[in-house]
Amino acid sequence: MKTINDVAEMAGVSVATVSKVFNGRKGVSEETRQRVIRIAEELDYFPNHSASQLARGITETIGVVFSMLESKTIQDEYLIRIINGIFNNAESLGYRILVFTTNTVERNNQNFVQFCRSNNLAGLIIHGLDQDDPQLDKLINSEVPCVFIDIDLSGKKATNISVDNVSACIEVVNILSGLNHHHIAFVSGNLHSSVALDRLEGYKKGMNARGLPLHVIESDYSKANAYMLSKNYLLYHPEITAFFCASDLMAVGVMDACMELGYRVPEDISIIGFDNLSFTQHIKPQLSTVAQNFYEIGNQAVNLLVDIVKGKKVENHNYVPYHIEMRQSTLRNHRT
Amino acid sequence: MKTINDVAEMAGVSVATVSKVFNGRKGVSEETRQRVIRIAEELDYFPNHSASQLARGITETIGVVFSMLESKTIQDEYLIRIINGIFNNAESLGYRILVFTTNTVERNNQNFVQFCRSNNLAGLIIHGLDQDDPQLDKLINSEVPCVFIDIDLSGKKATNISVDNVSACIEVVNILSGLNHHHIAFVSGNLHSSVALDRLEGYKKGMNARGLPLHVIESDYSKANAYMLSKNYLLYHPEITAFFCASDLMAVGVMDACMELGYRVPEDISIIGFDNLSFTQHIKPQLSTVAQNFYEIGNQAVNLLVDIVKGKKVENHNYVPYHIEMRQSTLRNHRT
DNA sequence: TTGAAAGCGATACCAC
DNA sequence: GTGGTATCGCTTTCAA
Repeated sequence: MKTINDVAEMAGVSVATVSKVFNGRKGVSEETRQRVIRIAEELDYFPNHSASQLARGITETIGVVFSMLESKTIQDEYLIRIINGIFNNAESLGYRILVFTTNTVERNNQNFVQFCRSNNLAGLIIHGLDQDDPQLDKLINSEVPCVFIDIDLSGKKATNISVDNVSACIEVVNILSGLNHHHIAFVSGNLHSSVALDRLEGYKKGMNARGLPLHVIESDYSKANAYMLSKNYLLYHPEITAFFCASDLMAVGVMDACMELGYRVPEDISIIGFDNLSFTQHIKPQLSTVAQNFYEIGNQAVNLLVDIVKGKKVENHNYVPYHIEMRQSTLRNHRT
Repeated sequence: MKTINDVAEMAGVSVATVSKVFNGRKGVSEETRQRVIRIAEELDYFPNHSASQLARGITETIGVVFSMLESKTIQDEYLIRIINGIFNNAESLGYRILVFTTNTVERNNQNFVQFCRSNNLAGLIIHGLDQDDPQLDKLINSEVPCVFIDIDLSGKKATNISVDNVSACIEVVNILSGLNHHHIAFVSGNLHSSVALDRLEGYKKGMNARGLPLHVIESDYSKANAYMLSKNYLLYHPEITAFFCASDLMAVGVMDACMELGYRVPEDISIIGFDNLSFTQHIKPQLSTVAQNFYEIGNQAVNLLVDIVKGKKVENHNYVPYHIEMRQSTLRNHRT
């Protein structure tokens, strides 16, 4: 394992010069530059990351905290798509990615702030924690740059990013309403997260704006509960002609429920989900859904974080575009 | 930002002592231990990771290389499940996870070996690279500990882990054959990876062992191609009563093809997939499939890597259990 | 049990 | 342009 000293010695220059070369600093003649580079190559030398990090005090490592990773049964593809977005952008900006869960932090009896410092992180991207997690309080009041994904929190060095859930849901209601649906039921996720709340709010706003009656079914993102609750609701509310579900998974449950009660989808009942997970294209009928651009969320999260790190001012809320993917599970309503 | 010096000073001891306390070394009186800990807490001190890494030369960071992350369109949930497994185990063993793609390495004009060194990595877990990637050659002959997932490579400090694809496929054939299927077609993935090759081999072995005729359809893991190729094959080979697909996604394509040709699944034709992605439970009929335990693969990969790091001898091939999930897409054959 | 001091490898200021 | 050197924060050896 060669060090900067070896290179300096071999090249007949000082370590200072070698350092300059490797950091693209000027003040080195082209001739010595070339020589240093050649020698370094010969010696198979590469700078030691820890050392340089220590020396300059700053760092180009981003910590990514995904609370979901604690569970042993993640199945959600969207996480990998967010990571994918984070990763690609971070890489092109020259940042490295260190992955954590809240466990990592807690097991060291640290809080996020301490953790960040002791790991020399430039900042944090956080996903999946509850809005009211006490951990987050200290964080948003600290000097640690951080970006929340799908968590409605911000602070002087903290901001958040997500799809504009409210708008998306209003738009869905409008579309459904435009398809002559008046009794549109909304199947919500569990209402602990801002995301679930926002979607419900969007639905309500949309319905109210059109003077349509509210049908809210409070579920919990699970297929099983969406199935049961919607089935039950439908039994007592045969006037429902459309279900708008806060997740694709629940939409499948609802679809099962409808079919089991003898309704045809989409002829009798329309269904629309949220997320556009890839399986929505594999089921029959193919599910209409709100397409979140998870990749873009991850991608932008990095941009925001880097902006914060560099002292730029960023918005308190940041939205990534969505689009509504109309597929086979929605149709114009003909019931009266 | 407090340092070890601040703590030492405040506690009236030397930095050496503080260091010992924080590293659980003995040779410190219980009294001073307590005092140091108390002071550290008061000062909100936590050791600087870079510094300690530099000082001791070694590291407890594992590099995870997922070539897939380069693409912008990952949708596969299995990746996150592998990461999940890696992550949870790494965390409980006190390792950190740094994520990379081959891009990261190349953009620095480095090879894996250099990269590992300059980042002070304990070792590498690698997934998704082609068997014959020239990068890997240097790696398996180096001193860098590494574990390959689904790549059939090993070396003095390198090993691999996967499901036993050959056995799994033989077993599937046996099951299908036991259900009175004799004309079983196999839809392969593209045959560049050892995984695809192994699955094909298992199919062939299984069929040969029972004296059954081979029906191989060489596809590429995509739904579209599986659909087209199987449809075409079925047109000319109406004797086929079962399709065994090397991935769940292809199985969906095949299912579409069958239905479009007027066959019922599973009454006329049985279909079985591979991977047990979660959507297989949402389609109708629910897809029978070989369930890979992705979480366990990631989990074991870490165990293996740590064993290698610690100098323990490990097997050249390591297998994680699979099981065959029989659902609605398979049935006993009654055609003659 | 404690601590002085020599690193670990790289950076950056400042003098030449 | 070049290089000497203090410094970053921590570990570890060895003497006291």
